[in-house]
Amino acid sequence: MTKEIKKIDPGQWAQLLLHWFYANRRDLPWRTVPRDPYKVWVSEIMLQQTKVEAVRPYYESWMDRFPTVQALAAASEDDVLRQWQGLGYYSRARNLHDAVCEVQREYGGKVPDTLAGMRSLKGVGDYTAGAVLSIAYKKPVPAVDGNVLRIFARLYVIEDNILSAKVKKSVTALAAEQVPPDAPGDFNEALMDLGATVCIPKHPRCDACPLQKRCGARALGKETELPVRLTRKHVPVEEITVVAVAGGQRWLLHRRPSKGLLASMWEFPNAVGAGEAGLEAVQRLVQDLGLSVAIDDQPIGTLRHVFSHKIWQMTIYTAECTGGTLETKEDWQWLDRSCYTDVPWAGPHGKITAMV
DNA sequence: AAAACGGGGCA
DNA sequence: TGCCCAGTTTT
Repeated sequence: MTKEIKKIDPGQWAQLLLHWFYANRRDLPWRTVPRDPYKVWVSEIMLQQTKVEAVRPYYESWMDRFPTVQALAAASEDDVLRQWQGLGYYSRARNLHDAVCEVQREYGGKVPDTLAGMRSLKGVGDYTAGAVLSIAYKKPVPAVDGNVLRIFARLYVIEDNILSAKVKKSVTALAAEQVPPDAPGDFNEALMDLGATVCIPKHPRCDACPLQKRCGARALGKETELPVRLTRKHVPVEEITVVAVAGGQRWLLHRRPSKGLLASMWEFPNAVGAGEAGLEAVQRLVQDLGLSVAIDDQPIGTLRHVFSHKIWQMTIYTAECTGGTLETKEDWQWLDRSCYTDVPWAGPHGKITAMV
């Protein structure tokens, strides 16, 4: 008897999963009947690295504002960023806008129904292309995301780091073997739901799992040890000095560069550094604009903002503009206090409006 | 292969 | 605090 192999190979299990899905699937706003490729696409982009409950209100508001490819293609980038404000990973919004404009221009407004066509769009990787193709167009392709990697690592007892390219490749091959040709979208969504509600990271609810009898990790009592993930490195802390410069009823604002962290979003004048050095750096920044300012000695508060790869430790000061004229520049502006919702704020800078 | 890129929820 | 989440792009 080849007991070892039998334990690790769960065989064909797609039907078991589908039966569970049809009785337990979540009711989500983008799961319309029939499925709209644009809505599936937008939801998949919003859901990248983001929980369903965080996405829901953004998705609803987005569809009110940009219900179709045509509506989104006609919008300005600032409009798009404002709608995305607070959801994070802002390149997703810019890429989606770019990609939708291309679909409007090059595909007559119809979302591509081929893997190559989808994959060529900005912000669409292997996962999103597979999800849109299978869910909206019923193409029998896999869609491998974090949920699928976790589920497969347990089902097939994969002990390697699931974030490696090697594991992603082998899981993609295993998933492709399981995709039922008559219900590929249901299969892929079933994996999402199973991963989100049953085969969860910390303490999987194996008693509720339709695949418990097929699961290698379960059989070996290793369900809480898998999957293996790469440990994160230490994240550096960056000291930031922020100065809210008031000119009458207006604030002086700077637009961040078009590439990099919080690209193209608006912030209060600031510089890297703490204490005297930080204040002098901001003072120079403002002087170079042709303005003179009087900065208050005592900070009005501090703010700690955690990104996935760095931390901003911010100290906030207030200041009054005492003279000079702002040179005409694209990336600087005076904004009336009553208009603070009119700009896309660079992360924590939006919170500073409440402090000053 | 590793880093960059947000933000919120939970133990 | 540290981990995790329906990833993609850049280095």
